[in-house]
Amino acid sequence: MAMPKSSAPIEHTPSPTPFQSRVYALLKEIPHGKVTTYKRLAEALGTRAYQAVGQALTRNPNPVVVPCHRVVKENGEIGGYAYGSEQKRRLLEAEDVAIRNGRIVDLEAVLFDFENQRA
DNA sequence: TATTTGACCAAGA
DNA sequence: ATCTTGGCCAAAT
Repeated sequence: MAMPKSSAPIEHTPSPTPFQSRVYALLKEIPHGKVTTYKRLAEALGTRAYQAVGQALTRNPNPVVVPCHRVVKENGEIGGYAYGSEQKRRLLEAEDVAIRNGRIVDLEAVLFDFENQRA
């Protein structure tokens, strides 16, 4: 059968790239009430591609199982979110992460340490 | 293959 | 404090 040459392809679920898989895997390690930053997450993966981390999350963050809302900016601001930064703020507050004026009050206190797997 | 695009970052004006 | 600029690097175009 001759396929029409510019048939609109069926939306395949894009399979994650290795980089994306690593981002998600690491993110799943972060416990309730703790956060990390785009930069730290990137560096934990051995790269300085901070922005690429954000892009990886924009793309199908495996909903629910991957806690995308626990990734914030290095300066304590909340950062973006696929469902709106408001939603992100709510999720964080629901985990008792104090936020005031769009910023995490004490970032140090809630940062997850990838090295020691501890807070 | 080349260019553009980011849920970012840090330093400067 | 805000704004701009240059830099970073994986993915998308």
